Amino acid sequence: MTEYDFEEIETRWQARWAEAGTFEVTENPAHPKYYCLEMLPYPSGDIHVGHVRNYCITDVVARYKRMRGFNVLHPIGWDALGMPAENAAIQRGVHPEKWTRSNIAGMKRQLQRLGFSYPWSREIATCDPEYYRWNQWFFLRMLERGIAYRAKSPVNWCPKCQTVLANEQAEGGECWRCHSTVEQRELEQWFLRITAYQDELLDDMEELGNWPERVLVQQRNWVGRSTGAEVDFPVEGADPIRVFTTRIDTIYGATFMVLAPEHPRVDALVTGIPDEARVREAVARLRSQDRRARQAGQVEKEGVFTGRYAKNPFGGERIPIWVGNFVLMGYGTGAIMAVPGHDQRDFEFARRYGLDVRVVIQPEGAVLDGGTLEAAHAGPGRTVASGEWSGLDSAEAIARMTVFAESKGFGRGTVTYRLRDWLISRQRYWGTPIPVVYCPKDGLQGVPDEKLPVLLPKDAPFTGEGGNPLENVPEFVTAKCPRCGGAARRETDTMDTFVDSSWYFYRYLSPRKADGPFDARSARYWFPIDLYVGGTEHAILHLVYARFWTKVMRDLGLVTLNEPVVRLFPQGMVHKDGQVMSKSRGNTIAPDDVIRRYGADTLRLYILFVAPPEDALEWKEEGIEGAHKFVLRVWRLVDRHATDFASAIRTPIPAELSEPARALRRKVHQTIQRVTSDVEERIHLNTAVAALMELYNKISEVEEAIAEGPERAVLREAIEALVLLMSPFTPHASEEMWERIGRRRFVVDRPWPAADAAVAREESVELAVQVGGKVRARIVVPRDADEHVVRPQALAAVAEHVRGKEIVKFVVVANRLVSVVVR
RNA sequence: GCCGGGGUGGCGAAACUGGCAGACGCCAUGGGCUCAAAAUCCAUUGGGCCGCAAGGCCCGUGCGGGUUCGAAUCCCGCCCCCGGCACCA
Repeated sequence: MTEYDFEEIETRWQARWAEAGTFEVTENPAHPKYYCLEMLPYPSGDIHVGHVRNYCITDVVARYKRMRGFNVLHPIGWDALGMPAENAAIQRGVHPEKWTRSNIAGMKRQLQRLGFSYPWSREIATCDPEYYRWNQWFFLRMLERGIAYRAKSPVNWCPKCQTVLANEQAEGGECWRCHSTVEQRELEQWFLRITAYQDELLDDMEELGNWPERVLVQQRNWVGRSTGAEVDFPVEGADPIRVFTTRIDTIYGATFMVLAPEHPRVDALVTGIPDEARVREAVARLRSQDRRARQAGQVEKEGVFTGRYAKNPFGGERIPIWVGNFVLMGYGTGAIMAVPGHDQRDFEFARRYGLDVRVVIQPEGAVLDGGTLEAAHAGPGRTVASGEWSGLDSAEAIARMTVFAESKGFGRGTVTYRLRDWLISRQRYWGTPIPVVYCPKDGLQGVPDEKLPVLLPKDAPFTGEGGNPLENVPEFVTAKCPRCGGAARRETDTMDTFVDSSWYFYRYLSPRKADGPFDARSARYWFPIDLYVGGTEHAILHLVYARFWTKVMRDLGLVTLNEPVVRLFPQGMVHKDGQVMSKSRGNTIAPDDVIRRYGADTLRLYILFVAPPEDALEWKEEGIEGAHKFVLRVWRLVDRHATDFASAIRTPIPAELSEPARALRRKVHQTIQRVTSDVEERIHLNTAVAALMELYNKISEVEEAIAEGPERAVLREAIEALVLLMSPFTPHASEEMWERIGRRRFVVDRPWPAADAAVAREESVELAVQVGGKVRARIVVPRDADEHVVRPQALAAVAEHVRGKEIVKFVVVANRLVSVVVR
């Protein structure tokens, strides 16, 4: 027997594919295209089995589509800017670029060893100046259009590290690196106006029919569109205060008003009231409460009466104005009308401070009373005690009262969103420099296109203290004003790395293009992306940013698409010891060891077989032997027939076949159907692998019976089909086996086997016969036999169970079962 | 609290639109080959019971109800797990 030397076989075929440029593609209008994309990895140091899983899924689909005649683009690159590289510089004195490049080299070797079908000539790294110059170019276009802007905003600031931190880097209110308590600071920062697209981000979801609903739901919540009304409440002795409410129908139940402690009117309102000092102190205390805890509702509701009163614009009633910690300045208008009878938060606040609770909405079939209410009734009902608006259904009341407020000029229907503009400033070295300079004379100036890229200086002091290293590189900071030519200061903020990943999939189309971010004609050919596979954890951030970016590109006239991705497939995460596998958790498993012991084909097969691709997967190696044994078994099967198949001429399949030969052909064509639909429709690669195993089992069952004589052609058909069907999963072994049975040319260039539906169809079927819902017998009948044929046979088979009983009903489910109902 | 997804053998999992629950694989047990072991091949493998045997019976998809000739699948009410969002007015 020829030994299965996977190491030798795999590296040899990898070299042959590379030599032949097998996976290099160009636009070819003669073939339908398929853009198969995976989320590019951050070069943290090692490919781990979480990456492997992601890339195995796309590789199987890419190879399958290729065999189906598609021109397949399946590229890879590196999300190469970001904090870990800079931290390595701080902690170990390695330059971020050096660290990153060496990680990329190592991870690239790992990916190549797995045999993924990448066109390596299209590889990109976002830390390459020829990549990030286009980040800068996009930024300038956005600056011109007012999409990019500078504004003050409260941000997480670490006093020890002297830098702004992203939210996820300040978890629990502590700096992730030095564990100092993070402060809230008002700082001037760069933003992208994603809120200009908030409605489109929601409405264009109609084009995303092939995205999982749960991702769309998450995005919908993230945008958080909420329809309601703004209402101005007149204030005694001051200008009116505007509130936002989704429930204007409850306005007669408003017994007080609450302002956020940060509300700009608070200061003026409390000026001059009798116990001003005490109230100011209370407000200051509320303001200093931990913002995060306040937002999360983990702080008990607290407030203070301002001593001032407002007037309900509907009922005219006088209501006290409070300041409360549960009202947030970042949402709506930062002020609410409090309706304790119909809002749980207002209710809790009212009970604590003994404020009036009034019922103005009565639910169906109940009579609520404000004095005895134990919780707010937040649901719908009929308006009561609401003056001329009483007796209306909630929805109708909302509509009519909004119109009334508008007609009187004290309110209007409005929509609020939870989505905030995207803060892209980072006080970090290893990111894309924001291409602007500040001139004392001309102010903020964008760097002219022809001066791009604004390069990161090679050397900077990586001390981890004293803020952004770029600020301490005088040659970088010193700039010339593009307008007046005078001395100017260069912006030292760099961009959030989510910018890089928002459009990288366009760069793959023309990765070396020097006069633009990508080639528009290539984009017309390849876009939209047909399949995008990546971790569920990116359901919002990355995927919202990417959608936003494409819309901006469309408005810049660069593309004609609304949405870049037709089908999204979020693959389940790989866990280890109950936790998501990731470098930052330090629980990664690299594929190298498994490859050394079993080879890449076994690893690929195993990782796809062990669970459905969308499910979370706990990494264990217990079943890996099974996958390896399967490859070995097929290897030996091929080995037994290789010489013969390679030398003998191909004989046609005889017209008359024995039952075992017919059964095998049936199985072959059923397997083709099954694997095709599992890969194509549901991407259920685990059941596709199971089907391949079943086919092998069937072949080995009848192998001896048909190994000699003319029926050998059936065996040959079966083995060839098996090798071809396996090839997206175990490409190297398949190439090798294909060659050994005397077939020329790459398996990857072969057409996918075609299923013959007539052959696949069963000739006769076994039906279960139920009596009273229990299976009592089995009968064999011709396929699609109707009741005429089935009934006598079925009744004979269950004679002792129906004897002496009346047959009430006789159900035949074709090719499945028979159900006899007796009395 | 709200929104998603899910609970099926010792384990990973199958079961397309209500139609034979447990495909496929792991583990385990028994057997063949071997001086022996590894590898490999064959058989058994949800639980319980009856039978010398061929074979047969009962129970079983988180829990409790329901619809149906028939429910892992549909409906109602619970319990638990995972993911996301969260004083969002």
